[in-house]
Amino acid sequence: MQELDKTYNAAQFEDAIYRAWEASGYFNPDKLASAKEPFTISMPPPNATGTLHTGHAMMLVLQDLMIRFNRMRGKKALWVPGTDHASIASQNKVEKQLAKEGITRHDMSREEFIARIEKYVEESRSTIRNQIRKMGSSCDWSRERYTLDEGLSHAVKTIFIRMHSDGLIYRGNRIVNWCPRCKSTLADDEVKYKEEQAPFYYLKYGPVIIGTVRPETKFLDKTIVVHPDDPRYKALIGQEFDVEWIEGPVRAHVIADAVADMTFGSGAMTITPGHSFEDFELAQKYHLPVEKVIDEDGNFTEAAGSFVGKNARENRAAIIDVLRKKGLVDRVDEHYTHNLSVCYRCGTPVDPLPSLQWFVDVDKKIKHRKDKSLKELSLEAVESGSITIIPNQFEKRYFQWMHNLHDWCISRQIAFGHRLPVYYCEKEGGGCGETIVAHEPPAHCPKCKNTFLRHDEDTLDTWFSSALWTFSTLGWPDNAEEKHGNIIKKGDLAAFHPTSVMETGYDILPLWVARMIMMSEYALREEPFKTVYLHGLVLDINRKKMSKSNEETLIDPLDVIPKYGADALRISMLVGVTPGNDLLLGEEKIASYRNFINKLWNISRFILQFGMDTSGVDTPGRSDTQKKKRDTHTLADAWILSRLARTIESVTRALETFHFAQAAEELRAFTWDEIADWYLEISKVEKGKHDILFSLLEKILALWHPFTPFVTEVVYQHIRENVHPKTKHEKGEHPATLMIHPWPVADKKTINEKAEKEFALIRTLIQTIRNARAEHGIPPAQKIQALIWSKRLQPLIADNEQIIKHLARLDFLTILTTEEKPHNAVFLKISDDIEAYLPLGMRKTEEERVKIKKEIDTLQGLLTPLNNRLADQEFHKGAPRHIVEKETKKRDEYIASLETLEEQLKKLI
RNA sequence: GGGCGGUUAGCUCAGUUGGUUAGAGCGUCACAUUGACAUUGUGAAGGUCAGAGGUUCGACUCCUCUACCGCCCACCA
Repeated sequence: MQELDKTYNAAQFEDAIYRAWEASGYFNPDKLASAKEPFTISMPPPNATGTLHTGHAMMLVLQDLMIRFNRMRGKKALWVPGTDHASIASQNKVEKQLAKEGITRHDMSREEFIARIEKYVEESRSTIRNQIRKMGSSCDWSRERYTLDEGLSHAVKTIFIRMHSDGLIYRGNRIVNWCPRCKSTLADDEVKYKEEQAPFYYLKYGPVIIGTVRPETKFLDKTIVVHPDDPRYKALIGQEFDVEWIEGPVRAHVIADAVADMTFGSGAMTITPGHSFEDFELAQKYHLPVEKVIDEDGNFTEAAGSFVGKNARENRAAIIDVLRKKGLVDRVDEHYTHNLSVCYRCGTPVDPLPSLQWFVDVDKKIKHRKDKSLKELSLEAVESGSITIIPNQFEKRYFQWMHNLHDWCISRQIAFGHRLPVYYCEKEGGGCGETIVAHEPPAHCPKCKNTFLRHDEDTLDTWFSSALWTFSTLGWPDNAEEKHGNIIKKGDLAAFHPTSVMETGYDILPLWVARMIMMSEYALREEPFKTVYLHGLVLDINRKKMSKSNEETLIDPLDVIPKYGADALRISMLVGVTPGNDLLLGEEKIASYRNFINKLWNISRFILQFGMDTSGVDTPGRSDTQKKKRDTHTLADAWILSRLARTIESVTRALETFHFAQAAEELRAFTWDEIADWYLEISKVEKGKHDILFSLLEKILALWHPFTPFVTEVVYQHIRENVHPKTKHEKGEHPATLMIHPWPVADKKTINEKAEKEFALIRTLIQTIRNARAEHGIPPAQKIQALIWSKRLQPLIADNEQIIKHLARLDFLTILTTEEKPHNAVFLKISDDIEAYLPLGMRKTEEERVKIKKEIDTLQGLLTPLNNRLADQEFHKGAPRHIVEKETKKRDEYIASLETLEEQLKKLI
């Protein structure tokens, strides 16, 4: 039999173990023959841009934990992996590459550019696949998807066409957030705000003074808005007059609306419908024309007269110069701070401008959904409890976000992505102006038969395709058809949708999670998942978001795994982490869990050494009759089996209820503090525990497997190879991989409260003696004597004498049978019925006295308030009986202890 | 401006419906090389649970206010 190395070397095993898992086929639930109930997770597809970071590692760990746990519990566990084409992000990366080569995308055709991006994305995808494997992720690679693959593209077109025909997708002229660098629209939540200090100009506009940071947008302002109740301007309302302005006089008129804030600036403002969201809404309300002053490149249009073609932002000062020369600048506040809108990708200031774009209408009533809108359906899914969000404070955030939701602008002026399935029969080409929405390019216009049709150049917002992720990956739309007003699912879609859990970062709750809910409610009339579990961000030890710019605190999973092992990284992302809270990750933490992995390894090694014993005293492979010879369990056996049952119960419950950190912590405590520190030590003196040890090992390997799949599998395979007789494999008792080993079930019969209490006494006794030894400076190698007194528990002490002697390092242990207690000994109060005496000589008498006095003081300090409480009639009236009894009992114990201590103090004099 | 959350040991965090002397990991200190493990063992020190008030027989836990910190949303011409 091969021996295990002294320390666990993760790098030596991990890749081979993963290959074996993959080869076993059990990542695919179709192979889990006996499993019935599904458990599904759609992996949030990482952007196909480069490499995985700690945030990805976090999601992989949590999801794999759930998947492995549920697979071992006999569920049909499916984890669908995939990647997202991430249109803007991918295009930006490639544009940066091009810039290095000194070219831009305009130096090549659209097709060439896309081919270039596809090449980049394909490389990234293969890198990412490998990295997902490195983490030990047990996802079903046979079902891997990509947002741009054929099936998903088909799903995207299908839902676009259906939503369009239901009137949920429309084309409209709206103000959009425009990034002049990305040359694309941005969704509301793709716009970020940055505080900026900029001059605030007060300009004379006819009879009023208006304020602005952006004078370059003001060329066409011709409407003054004042508050209807503002006494300063009442007389002006409704009037029209000529105003001297940037490019000569303009015809202005005055309207009254409550949006004007009387307390801000002069209380009067002009509006710029083409370049401000609020002004656009006002313009709609009063039917004012919307004109464009700044174009898609950030340059002035012809509306800016002599400034045409110049960059708007750069010419702000020039415009102010013009106004100043005309004496129209009243004053300038140089220290004005405001929030500048910038593109979330590139940081370029965003220009709001009017544009013809495609939108999803979130308020339109849907006939086949009982006249409810996407917004209403999405709110209902969470309100009704069909979807639970963990932690639940995020439900409030979800509601808030949903209530404020505006129509979703889904068209992007990006080359890379899902092209809109929209064709125009353009008048310029001799057509009729018809807009055709169809799967395939139509041969001719259905209306005028014109054959010259233009395919819309735009692509869809990348979140549009990922919003379909849970069901498009399972074969929608082919796997669903509508019959008599109901959706009939088949295949994977029927077997695995709605998915069980959506596990993702809280930062994309609105961007992604909310949109998946909308789309699934629309397409399948059901929720996409039952539970949303949100993890936090991974921060470095200085609470900064991990990024390549902070080299020294950056944790790269791919550096950490070869060094500490994937298992160590996995637990350090689980322990001490609660949903919705950010995780602070430093290398130290990972190292400490590497130590734990090694501990688990050595526990296994210790237990398995008996299996290698050629005399075969108690190897698990021995016959049943031989095993029966040792059937009298000691207190320690009863205790550890009781603790095992309880641990199985509570770890299982914790995992079921998403308390992952708690589950890991309890398991760690049981493994290290109870098995390793106590039971293994005891097994060195109480012989013949091999069966129990071995069965304990098998149980904890299984329990640990979802957390630390690699090390547990290595040990399991070792056992399978070397310990189990081959016949058992054939009977299927020991599956080929721990991955499909049944999850341990607690044997309730072994729960033994009495044993736990009694063992706790033995443990306290040993610890108290150890403590006293340390206080008296007795080196561990030196054995000492102890006298133990007890009135009722003498048999308990006697039964466990060997353990006590060994663990407390005693050479003599005397059990006192009389009331006669020794003088001149260190006194230790263990419990109300156990006392220990260590004859360590009289050197420390004074110290002993001080120590006992301190104990007396502590007890007195506890006793006084307790006595007061028990004397209070209100307490007896108000508190439940068991509390009163408990407190009374506690007081009696304190008093008894005090008496003993005082008696002991007298003896020292 | 609107909303959400946090403040518990040196650090990072648990603390389940109010009920033993408030816990863990890491770190710190002392001792130890005993054949599973120094990636270790044993032991110790360390907290007026942010502050004030209230409810209660009893508050880390429930309520109010204050202070500080963080986040989300909206965004002012």
